Amino acid sequence: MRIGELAQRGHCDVETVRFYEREGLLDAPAREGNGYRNYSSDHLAQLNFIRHCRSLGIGLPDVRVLRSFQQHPESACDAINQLIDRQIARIHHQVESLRLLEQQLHALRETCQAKQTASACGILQNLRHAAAGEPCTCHAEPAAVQGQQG
Amino acid sequence: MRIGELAQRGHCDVETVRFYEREGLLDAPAREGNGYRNYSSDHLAQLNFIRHCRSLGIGLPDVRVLRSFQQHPESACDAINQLIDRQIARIHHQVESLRLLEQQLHALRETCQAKQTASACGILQNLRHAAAGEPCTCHAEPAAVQGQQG
DNA sequence: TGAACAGCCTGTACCTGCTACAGGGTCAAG
DNA sequence: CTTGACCCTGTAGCAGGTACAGGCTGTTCA
Repeated sequence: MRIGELAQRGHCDVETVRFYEREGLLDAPAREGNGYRNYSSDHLAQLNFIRHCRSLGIGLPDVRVLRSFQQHPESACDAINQLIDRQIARIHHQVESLRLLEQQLHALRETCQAKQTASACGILQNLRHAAAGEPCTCHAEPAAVQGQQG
Repeated sequence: MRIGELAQRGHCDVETVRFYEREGLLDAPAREGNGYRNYSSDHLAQLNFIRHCRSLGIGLPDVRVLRSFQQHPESACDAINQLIDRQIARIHHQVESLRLLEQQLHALRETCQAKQTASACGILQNLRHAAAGEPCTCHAEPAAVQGQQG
């Protein structure tokens, strides 16, 4: 199959396929007489593998590592487990940070409910105060965040 | 004050300050006779404002928008609220995606508990199956994810 | 015969939000 | 007179693609 079909079946962009080839993640395919790339079903499996890893947030260097494990089936899987564990820790940390961020944004948002002028807007006031080094609603202690509304 | 002091007081890198100036987020300061940048306390407030917004995950274009609101205090704050609401929605979506991702990684991780060879490793098997279009543990339905362990 | 159009090619620039140099100037202390 | 801290401009790099420019190929329709 040609690159367009591969991309479609792999649910990604043609440019992305070429990018993966350049990055050495996807084996370079045979070429037709006119120079067009000609892919086999194995290439589709490779692409699906990459996309699946990417959908799990695994970075390209780690995808490369996992591919190399596939090519050496006799090697110990210990490193695979560690790779996934690192990934889990990373994602967990991101989730925690973003949850905190969401709380902060909600606290900030609640300081302005009505339509008014920018100068009276609690959101801008908060941001201004924070810039001046004064305490702000959004970065208050979690307990204070809860009770900030009165 | 000079750029080093400003950066230190704003808890960021000297390069970052210059970057903000290039991007038009921070007003260009006066220059000393030798060409060194000379900042006022207003610049520090500007920098703090930017850093505070950034700590809330607000992108540079939106920081620019917020700054322009500060410069036009008579304008309606409606757009500010919408900006923050969009930000909340974006972060919320990210949190949800990452939580799902974390679940998927845990499900994947539980398919391999022991040290074995890569070919027998449940994690790699899962990834291979997914690449072949077969169902995988990690992207199973949430209910199935819970009960996958037995 | 030819014109339009989809699809492919290579190569390079762009995106975010910085970070990290290279290569050079300034200024105070020892 | 040298060392070292600080500053300057300009450019390249990171991840993971995305988006062209400029050109070739191959089919279809008139």
